[in-house]
Amino acid sequence: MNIEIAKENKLAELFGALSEPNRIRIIKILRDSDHELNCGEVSRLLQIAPSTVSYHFKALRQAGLTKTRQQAQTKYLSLNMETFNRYLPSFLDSL
Amino acid sequence: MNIEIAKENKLAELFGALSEPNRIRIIKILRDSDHELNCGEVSRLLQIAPSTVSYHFKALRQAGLTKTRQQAQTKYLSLNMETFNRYLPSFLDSL
DNA sequence: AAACTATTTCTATGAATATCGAAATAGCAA
DNA sequence: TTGCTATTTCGATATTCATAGAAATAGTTT
Repeated sequence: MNIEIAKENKLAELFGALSEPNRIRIIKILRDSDHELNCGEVSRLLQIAPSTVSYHFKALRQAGLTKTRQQAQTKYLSLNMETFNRYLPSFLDSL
Repeated sequence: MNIEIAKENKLAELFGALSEPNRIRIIKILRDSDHELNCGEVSRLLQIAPSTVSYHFKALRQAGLTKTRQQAQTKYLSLNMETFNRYLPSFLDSL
């Protein structure tokens, strides 16, 4: 019954980041893949424009759900497990 | 890696319904409360207009997260545990 | 330096959201 | 039936979102 404004706002932010099917797919691919993902690969896999993928990457990153490693011009995405463990434990299993 | 369009769309819909702080609060209050909630009570608790609460109730209901029981003019909201168990197991514990 | 590759930002657009107050709907009670 | 109470719908508005193409940014390779 007691209200924790900060936590509820953070959860709402996380769910907002997860409220788009392609972003769910990105998370799922990251969970199942044996390699990191870059923008171009996701663009080809999901058949959407690179600029749209970049937009989704940004949304996931800003919410704290993913991390980025840069190698040359390419940016590789991976899951930020701290966030999942802290706010959405066991969510990845139910995907 | 294999894509399940229907499931991902459903999850995105559920997360959309949970992407608003006041709706998270409604779910949380329902989880912790010993009684069902109606529109007026939530309006007073969260300090938002009854019409806005009604809008949020509808969003939660349409996503399948809650159920409604009507008694006279009053509609009582409760959690739809089937949906939580099926798509978001253990989510309520992490709230 | 010039050409190439990968990503991001910008611009534009159409769709969806959150909000409130007012009006409508519907049941209850005197 | 008239008034009271609870909720929903409607109308209006301001904001945010998802999308793509074009332009900009930045690293690579020759």
